[in-house]
Amino acid sequence: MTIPRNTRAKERILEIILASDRALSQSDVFGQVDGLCDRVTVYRVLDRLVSEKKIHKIVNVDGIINYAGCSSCDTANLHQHDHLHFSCVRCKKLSCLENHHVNVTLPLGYAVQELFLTISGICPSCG
Amino acid sequence: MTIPRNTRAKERILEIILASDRALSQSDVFGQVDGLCDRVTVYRVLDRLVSEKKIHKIVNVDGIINYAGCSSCDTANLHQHDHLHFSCVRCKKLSCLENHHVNVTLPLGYAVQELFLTISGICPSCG
DNA sequence: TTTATTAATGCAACAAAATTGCAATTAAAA
DNA sequence: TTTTAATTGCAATTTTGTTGCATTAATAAA
Repeated sequence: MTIPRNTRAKERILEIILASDRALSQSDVFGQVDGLCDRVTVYRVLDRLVSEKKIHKIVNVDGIINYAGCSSCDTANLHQHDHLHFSCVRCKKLSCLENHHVNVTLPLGYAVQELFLTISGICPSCG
Repeated sequence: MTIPRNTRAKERILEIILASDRALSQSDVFGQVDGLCDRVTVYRVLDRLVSEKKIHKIVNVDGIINYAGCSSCDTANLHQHDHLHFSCVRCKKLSCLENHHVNVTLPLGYAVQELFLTISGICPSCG
């Protein structure tokens, strides 16, 4: 167990993610840090922010991992991810639909751990 | 618009996927073609089979894209994917829960194209 | 404030995953 | 059988992600 530190890179990366209206990939984030830190550092900081539950991962429909700070998560200490995500095929925006939770009931014998729910299509801005 | 052809590689790869009880990644498939064709050909054939709607893509929780031919799809000419997928964290099996369809209603303005619904956890065989 | 501890970083090297161009091959129509 | 162009193999390249290690710097303790 290590004691986390607040570094310039970490603060900036969290800022970038929280300021964005969409989920960002590692390369999106790296494009925005503007030379503040190395590519590798972005990977490591993102991992750390996830394990500190400041942000969460969303796997997009193309398999690329994106990161977002949900408003429902960062205010409360509760960290919930059982909401839908929407991936626009036109503008490529990946966003959280935090009000849209999904109730799933599985057959007997399945133990649920995490939900990955993403819908692709055309978002309101592009439609 | 190109006219598709049936090649040995394509037939074999479709066979492999249909014979499997779980969704397979590109490298899973390549491991099974046993030198019949090149690695690159596997990528291209998988893409073609998807666009011909013979198989469908499932993004696993780790971001790795898997391919499966659902029994509900390959018999009918209707190609539906609005069912759940289950990804076992123990045996790594990714399977279709074809009887478990999900009804999602999105806010006005969203046009749904595809659903990517995967739940991770422990499957009955491992639980 | 200064010092000590160790978390975090940069860099280079590596590994894995996926894509592209192009000449050669081959399925299928004519 | 001949012709057409879809498909393939191979090499090269790009993209994505990881690892080791010496250096830097955040934070607690003196």
